[in-house]
Amino acid sequence: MSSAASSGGSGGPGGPGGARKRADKRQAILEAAFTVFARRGYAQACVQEIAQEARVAKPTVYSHLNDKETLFRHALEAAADALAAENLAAVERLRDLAPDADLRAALTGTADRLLRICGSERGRALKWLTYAQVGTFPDLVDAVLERTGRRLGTALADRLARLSLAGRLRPCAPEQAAEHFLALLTAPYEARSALGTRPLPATALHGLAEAAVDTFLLAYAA
Amino acid sequence: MSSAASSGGSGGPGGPGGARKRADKRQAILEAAFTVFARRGYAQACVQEIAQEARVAKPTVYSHLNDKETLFRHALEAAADALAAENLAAVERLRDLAPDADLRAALTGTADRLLRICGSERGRALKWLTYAQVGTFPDLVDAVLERTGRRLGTALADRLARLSLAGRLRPCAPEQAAEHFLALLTAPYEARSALGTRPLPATALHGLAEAAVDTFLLAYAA
DNA sequence: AGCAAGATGAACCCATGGGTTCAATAGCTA
DNA sequence: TAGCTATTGAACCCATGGGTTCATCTTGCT
Repeated sequence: MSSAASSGGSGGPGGPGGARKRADKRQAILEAAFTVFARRGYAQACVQEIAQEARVAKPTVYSHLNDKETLFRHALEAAADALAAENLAAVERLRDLAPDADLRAALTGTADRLLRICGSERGRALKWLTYAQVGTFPDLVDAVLERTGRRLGTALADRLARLSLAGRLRPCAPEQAAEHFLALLTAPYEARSALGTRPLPATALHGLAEAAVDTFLLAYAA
Repeated sequence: MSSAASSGGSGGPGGPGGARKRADKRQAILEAAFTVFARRGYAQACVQEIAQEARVAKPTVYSHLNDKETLFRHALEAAADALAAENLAAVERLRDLAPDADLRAALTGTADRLLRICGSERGRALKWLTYAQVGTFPDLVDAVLERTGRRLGTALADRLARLSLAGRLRPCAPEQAAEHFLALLTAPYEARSALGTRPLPATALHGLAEAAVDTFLLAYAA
């Protein structure tokens, strides 16, 4: 199940099998890199271990990604893309809300999902790794934040603008409302979970989501 | 030339001068350690550079602190203590607020100070270093968070409880109010400043403080 | 003056790990 | 079958840096 049997039908017509397998390896290497970086941190992670994790030889790693730093950047950006997709999906649930639907319940549902993503294995690892290298690769912080932070903020602002226009929220600056919604949600989570080091039970997460929505609605409800 | 003239009045009566100088060196080492760790990160910082920064020989460093990890822990805890003192001072300004004083102005003043501390050289460095080692030294995260996070939260909760009792805020759970106040303040700062990598002008900081207080008062004013 | 405790710098030992080289091999294409 | 390309494993080079040792000062105390 490692890599040989992965591409399904062997030598499917229409595409060069060699290139396909090569792309698969690159993918495996990036995933393995993220796993190992998450486990050890940037400096402590050795390329050898990444190669093992990807079931690949060390020179193969260097043939795909030039050096450790490139490996790190690509691995983190890929992880950020995956997280961003999950975040956006959670926010999109606020689209097409029926006029008589329960706004509080909808917001709480979205909040709950965002919190779960934030506390997921990948979410925590990405945050740690990004913060950790903020001094050495400041531009990487920007790339990751663009994907996970800014995109999420504007998508949520879009939804809140519609809700405001529909009279379900008071007139407000949607960017700021989104910023405050996310703040009320994530900052208490960071504090309670000790930056993600201490796992919170699902009930605690739900409590945080409800508290955030409560306060948000006190400030922003119509 | 370096250390001989450091202790000010030479041989002040009442204390053993030797021990005093030794304590001074320890202090210098810890400060230098924080400076260098902040500059390079934990793994990239070498003890040699810390020794140079402290104007001390490498074996002297090891004679005071057993190894690099101990050095790191003590340096960070000292920095956290210093930050905690500043934070508490900012919150204490809410004590003894005159019954007819401008609550919004008082909260904004405190918010402004907290934001400045959070964005200070020391504040940013401490946050980066703590986050960076969250995987390797999880208990250190706890020690730092206890000093900067928890203490600040309860101190602010104390003040808000009094304000609530005095009828200036609506009845509420003070811990949660404090949590939300700090969330509205710091999370937007983190987002806007890209985790502290991009400096915000004082006017932007003030704007964040005012926005946070606005929303907070919408939800928590009497 | 003479002693004890630090402090010093330089050299040293050694583990880790990034990055490369190379000969051997597996797998696909023609 | 011939040939090309990607892969492999193992050994290798070399820089970095944690931690120690030691002989030599410096300094304060008596």
